[in-house]
Order: sequence, then C-alpha cells, then structure tokens
Amino acid sequence: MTSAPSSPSPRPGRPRSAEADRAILDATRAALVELGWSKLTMGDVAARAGVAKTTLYRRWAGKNALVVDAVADLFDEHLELPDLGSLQADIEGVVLRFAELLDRPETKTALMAVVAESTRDEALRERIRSAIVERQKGLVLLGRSRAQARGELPAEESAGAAARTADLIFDVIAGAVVHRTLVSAEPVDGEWARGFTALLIGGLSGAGAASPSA
Amino acid sequence: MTSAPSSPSPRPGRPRSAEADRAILDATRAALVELGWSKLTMGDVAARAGVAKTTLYRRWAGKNALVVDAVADLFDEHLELPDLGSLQADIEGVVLRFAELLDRPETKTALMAVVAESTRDEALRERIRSAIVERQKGLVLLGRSRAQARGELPAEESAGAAARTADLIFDVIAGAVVHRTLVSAEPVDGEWARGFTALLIGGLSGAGAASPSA
Amino acid sequence: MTSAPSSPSPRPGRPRSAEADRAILDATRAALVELGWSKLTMGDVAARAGVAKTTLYRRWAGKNALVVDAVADLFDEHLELPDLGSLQADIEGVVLRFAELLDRPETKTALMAVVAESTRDEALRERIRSAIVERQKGLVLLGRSRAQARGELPAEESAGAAARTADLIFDVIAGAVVHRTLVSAEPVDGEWARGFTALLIGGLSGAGAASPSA
Amino acid sequence: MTSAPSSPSPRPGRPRSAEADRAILDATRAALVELGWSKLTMGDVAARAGVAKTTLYRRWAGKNALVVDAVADLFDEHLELPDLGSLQADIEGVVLRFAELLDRPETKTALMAVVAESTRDEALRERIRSAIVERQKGLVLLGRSRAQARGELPAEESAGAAARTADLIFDVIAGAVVHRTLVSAEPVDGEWARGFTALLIGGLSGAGAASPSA
DNA sequence: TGCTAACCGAGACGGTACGTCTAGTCTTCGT
DNA sequence: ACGAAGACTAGACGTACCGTCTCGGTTAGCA
Repeated sequence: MTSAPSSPSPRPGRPRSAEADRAILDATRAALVELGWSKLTMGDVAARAGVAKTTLYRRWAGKNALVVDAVADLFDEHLELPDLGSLQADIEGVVLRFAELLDRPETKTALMAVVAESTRDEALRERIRSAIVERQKGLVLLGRSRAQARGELPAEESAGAAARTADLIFDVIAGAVVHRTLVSAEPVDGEWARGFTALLIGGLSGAGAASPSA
Repeated sequence: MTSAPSSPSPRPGRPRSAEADRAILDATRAALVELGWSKLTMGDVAARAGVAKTTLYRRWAGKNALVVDAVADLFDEHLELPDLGSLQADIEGVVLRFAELLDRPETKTALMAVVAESTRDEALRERIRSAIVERQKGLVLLGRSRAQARGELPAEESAGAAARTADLIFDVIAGAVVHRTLVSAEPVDGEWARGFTALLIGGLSGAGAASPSA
Repeated sequence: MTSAPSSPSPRPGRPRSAEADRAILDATRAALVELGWSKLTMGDVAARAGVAKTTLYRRWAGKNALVVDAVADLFDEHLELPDLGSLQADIEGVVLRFAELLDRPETKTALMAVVAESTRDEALRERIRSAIVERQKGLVLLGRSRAQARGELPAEESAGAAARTADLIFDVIAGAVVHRTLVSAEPVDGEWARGFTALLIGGLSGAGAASPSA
Repeated sequence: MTSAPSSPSPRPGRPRSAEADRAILDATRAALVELGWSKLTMGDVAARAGVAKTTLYRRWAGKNALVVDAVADLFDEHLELPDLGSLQADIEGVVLRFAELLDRPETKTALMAVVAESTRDEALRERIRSAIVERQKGLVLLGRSRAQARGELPAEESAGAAARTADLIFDVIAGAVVHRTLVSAEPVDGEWARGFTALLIGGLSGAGAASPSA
C-alpha cells in the first residue's frame, strides 16, 4: 500500500506511525462523507486506511475521539480571521466561513454527534473544547480587540466583564450559525449574514447593553 | 403523532393500546436519563415499558423517531410564554425556561443526537421540525406581536421581512441557549439571560438592524 | 378427524364452517409444495385459505397436527391394494404406489418432519399412528391373507407370531421404500421394486425363517 | 469436515480454536438430548459451549449443518463391524448396534429432522450422504465380502449388479431399523434382530433373488 | 322477533429466536 | 516492538413467527 521507505532503520519500529495517522484521519473524513456518523464503523475506517483495527485502537480510544480529531483538522485549516477593515465585515466573514465549514457533509454529520456524546463523557467534552471550541473563541477575542483598536467598540470595564462578554458573543455567533444550518436547515447566505451581523452590532454598540451591572 | 385521527371509522382488528404508547414514551425518557442516548437500546425501552419489542417497531421506525416523540412531549409540557409585562421579561423568561428544559438529562443527551442523525434523514428532520421546532418558533411570533402591541417594537414593513426576522431571532435565541448549554457547557443563569436579552433587544431596536434592505 | 360426530346434540351457536376446513387443508398442502415443512407458517396457511389465524388454532393444536391431517388425506386417497393375482405383483404394486406417494413434494417434506417431531410428542405419535401407520399396516395384513388363500404363504402358527411377522414385514417394506426415497435419494422404479420384492418373497418363503422359535 | 486441510501455508491471522469446535459439538449433542431438535436454538448451543453466536455461524451455515456434524461424530464412534464369525451374527450385530445408536435421544430426535430438511436443501443432502450414509454403506460392502470369503454368499456376476444389490441391502437394513425405531416406535431387541436377519438371509440366499436380470 | 352463544375476519399483543453487525480484545505470524 | 490479518466475546439490531387476545360483526338455534 505504501512505498517501502529506503531508510535503513536497523530496528523495526514505527516508520508507519505518521503516515498511518494521516491515512486514518483521511479515511475517517471520507467515511463521514459517504456514510455519516451513525453508519461509520471502525472496521470500515481501518479497511479504507489499509490498516488493522488494532492500530486504530492503539491510537484512539474509540469512534468519538477519532472523529473529533478528524474534524478538528478541518477547523485548523479553515478557521482564520483576515482583517477585512471593519467590525461588520469581520463578523460577516467569519459567519460565512463558519457556515461553509458546517455545510460540509463531514462536519455537518459529525459535529452534533460528538457534542451529543460529550454530554455523557467528560474527557470527550474536554477534547472538543481544546480541539475546536477554544480556537473558535480565539477569533472572537481577536475580532473584538481589532474593533476596539479601530474605535468601533469601547474598551471593557474589567477583565471579568470582558471574558463574560466574549463568551456571550461566541455563543451567540456560533449558536446562531449552527442552529440555522442544522436545526432550521436553512442556508446561511450573504443576506442572512448581513441581517445577523446588523443585529449583533446593534446589540453590542447599544447603550452599554453588553455589560450588565449585576 | 402516530395515528391519523381523521378517519372516523374504526379499523378492524384489535385497536392499539393507548396505555402502551404512554408507557413506552415514559420508559424512553427514563432510559435517556439513566443511560443517555448512545447506551439506550430498543430492547431496554421495551423491557422497561413492559412491552414487546415488536410493539415499539410497529409504532416507531427506530430509536431516532422514538426519542424525538419522547422529548417532544417535554417541549409540549414545558414551553409556554406567560405575559410578563415587558419584552425584556418575556425574553428572559423564555430563555430561562428553555435552558431549564435543555438542562434536563433526557433532553441534554437526546436533542443534539437526533439533530445529528437528521442531517442524513429527511423524514427525521421533518419530524423534528413539526414536533419541536415549529412550536418553539411560535413563541417568537407571539412574543413579538405582544411587544408590538405594547409599542416596544415597530411593526414590520412586509410579511416577508417579518418572517425572515422571526426566523433570525429564533435561530439567535435557540442557538445561543443551546450552544451555551451543550457546547460551552456553562450554565444559563439569570445573569447570562439578562446579558443576552440586553444584547438582543439592543439589536432589535437598533438602527434598522431588523430589516436589511437587500 | 377433528370433530366428534357421534354427539347428536348440536352445540348452540354458530357451527364451524366445513368449507374452511377444506380450504385450510388444501392451503396446507399447497404451502408444503411451495415452501416445504420448515418454511411453512401458520400465518401463511391462514392467508392462503382466506381465513384468520384464530380459526386454524381453534381446530388444530399447531403446525404438526395440521400437517399430519393434511397428508393423511393423501394416504386415504392413494393407498389401496388392488388384487393383482399374485403375491409378487401385490407387493410390487404397493411398493410402487407408496413410492409414488412419497415422491410427491408435500409428503416428501412433511412426513419425516412430523415423525421427527413425534419423537418428543406422544400425542403426535399417536395421531400419526392412527391416521397413517395403521392404515398402511392393514395393507400388509390384507396382502398376506390373500397370499395364504392362494397358497403362496403358509398359515401362521400362532396369533402372536402372525402379528410379529406382520409388523416385521411392514417395517421392512415401508422402511426400505422410505430410506431409498428420502435418505439414499434414489428413485424407486420398476427394477428396484422387482429386486426388492424378490428379496422379500425369498425371505418369507425360505425355511420358516420368518418365525423364530424364541 | 469444516476446513480444507490441503493448504500447507497457514493462513494469516489468528487460527480458529479447535477447542471451540469440540465444545460446540458437545454442547449441540447435550442440547439435543435435553431439548430435542425443534427446541434447540443456536443461542442456547452457543451459551452451553461458552462461545459467541458469531463463532457458530462462522463455522456452520445453520442449525441443520451443525446437527449433521454433531451426530456424524456419533456414527464415527459407534459404527463398526467386528467379525462375529458368520453372516447371521454380523448382520444381527450391526442391526443391534445401529438400533442402539438410533435409540439415543440425540440421534432419535435429530436424524429424521435433518433428513426432512434435506428434501429441500441439496447441500445438506450431500453433507448427510458424505458424513453419515456412505460410512454406513461401507459396512454393507465389508460384511458381504466377508460372507463371500466364508462361502456364505456367492460372488456377484458383475460390478453393476454388485453395487445395485449392495444399495438394496443397505436400504433394507437401515430402512427397517429406522422405521421400526422411529415410526413404529417399537424396540429393536434380539428377537426382532433374529427375525429380521433370518428374513434377509433367506432372501439373499434364495433363488436368484439378489440379481434381477432386468 | 329477539336473545344468546359460538363462530368469523382482522390485527395488535407479549414472547422468543433468528441471522447479521459492530465494538473492542486477543492471538498468530511476518518484518 | 510493531503491524496485518482475522478469530474471539459480548450484545444490540430489526425481522419473522408463534400462539393469545381483543375488537366489531355474522350466523345459527331457541324462545
């Protein structure tokens, strides 16, 4: 399946390791596209990757962990925040990028499934948080600091309020896009993104609303 | 939900046991609480309900459809919108009620799972929409018309814009609460609800935010 | 076969449909031909006969009893012993008739199956004996008395010996034909029947062999 | 019986457990004794053998094939033909041994059942023939050659006649014993064996009985 | 003519077994 | 020491029949 490496390593160890990892994650994504989460099986992934099931279980604890890693790769590649010059453009941009990512069949079917599983599995929840959620949240922080630098948003009163507001904004953006895409099953297009962004900016800039005194 | 009540002529043969339906849905909820979505099995539900597996499959196509009906009942019971006197109070109320519902173990574990499955199953998606989503969306419409009657919100310019805005608001509210609860795994308490509501009302009453011309 | 016709008092209520009985037995034979014993189901027989399953169970205890009655009818129709003028011709005739009956798909598949079941079911064994076996054994007795009348066979020494010999001959004839047809799966044709009959008559007429002193 | 031992190269992967095979066949026989053919289930056999159902189905196509192999073992162990010095003694001996085998609960309940199934299943018929029937037929050939060596029976005129006669004798012996035991449900004791043997030897040594010219 | 009892169809019911599938582990050989 | 191959235990899957039951409705004989 894989070319025999010419490296004359004297001890047979793990020349496959890195290559196998990639093949497995690729196979996982391909299987997600074709079969969806619930029909995806470890045996099928192993066969696609040209790898024994043993090898999968040696590296991942199970289906959940494997899929999290497989889709996390996608988030790494596709989530970034180019500076588009204004807060509105930045938000619209990230909304559209995120929606595009969610619309891929491999993420669409996998993301909610692992979230569902994570309600019963603390380790999985932590893995999702570190592999996916925190990276997204970073975008919110980055966007806000840019907007504050541009003068579009006021500085926060305190570090605690800043964190709370960032969490709120993150949940609103990610939640709205996910809900629109997966639950309402309607497309997130330019029009929707503009409407949503207008609503959000209106809320953020309005009357100090985002920092409740309590 | 299962039968077509329009037919006035009773079909021949032994009628289905209404008691079994109730027992099955109760058992499903109990099993969700104890086992969670992924460990729930049809055989276990049947055993808890004191019913044969055949009876389950005669009424529901599978685990997905069964669980949708089981949690839909909870939405029926717990989702309502008492008039609290102001738009802010109404929104905070519905947010807290919805969060409370999502925090129940049976919904927490089941909701994202069936949504995930629905990405591959059109019939299931439709079932979720009619059994759960549309009822929630009704609350948004009700709340808005109350607010308009109170003068807190302006009337919509057109029916199309009204529907688009309602969908947007619905996705924002439901998405934010779901994301906060299940993905961020943080509590939706009074403070968060106030912050979120302030953000939303700010956006709604802000400069033309709710009606993008495009 | 099923009813007790001796009772002169007609029971109150609607009498059982005689037509249903016939339709059920016909349907059973047809199902045996098409499906064989193991694939035959009560529900299928009921559907073919245009009758509810309840009606079957009201008349027969189960699949075994039903099939015994269905094939017993065939034995009634096809087992007789026309006087062909000599012992040899009589035996060859009955062998060929019995073989022909066994070669029908409905008997071939059903007979051994009910015999197998009867090893664990005394009531079924009795039903087979009275409905099938005893009638066949009658043919042996009839054939022997004819042969004795013709002078082809000597009279028996005692009633006990007579009964024992008749049983032996019956088991030899029926057993050989059944074994040839179902186990060896070879045809019982005229040649085989002649060879078998010669063997049997040789044994019967030879040196008082059929009546061991013990 | 299950494997093709011709391949000298050991297939890759974990080899099948020989112990499991033995445990399964033992469990099958035990279940036949306790439950009989019709109540025997694959799941029960698996549980008795301490084996997963999958393992059964990996080796045998179903209940029929499994039971054939299980009873074939008994035939291997218990069917042999010690030289008792005379044709009569040899036949009586084999009749009694065969009857004893048939009287065991595991064979009594299973043999007719698989024969019945074999009327609809060519592969099963072939399996029964090779695993059981041919071995029995070998005994007939052996007994005849011994008798011919002793001068008790004449040599055959042709190979074809020899084969035909052997088949006939086999069907007569096996058929009579089976019919006596399972259909007539009467014991095969020494007296019956003597009577039957006398009948058979009389027929064999009688006037040209064994070689019909046609 | 109406009563009553047993019949009939249809089909839902609690059970049990089926044969398949997947998870995750274990064993063997080859490199 | 690792990897592929594949057998292993365990257990859920969804289906098929079993034999029973509950319906509404029918068909006799008796009053």
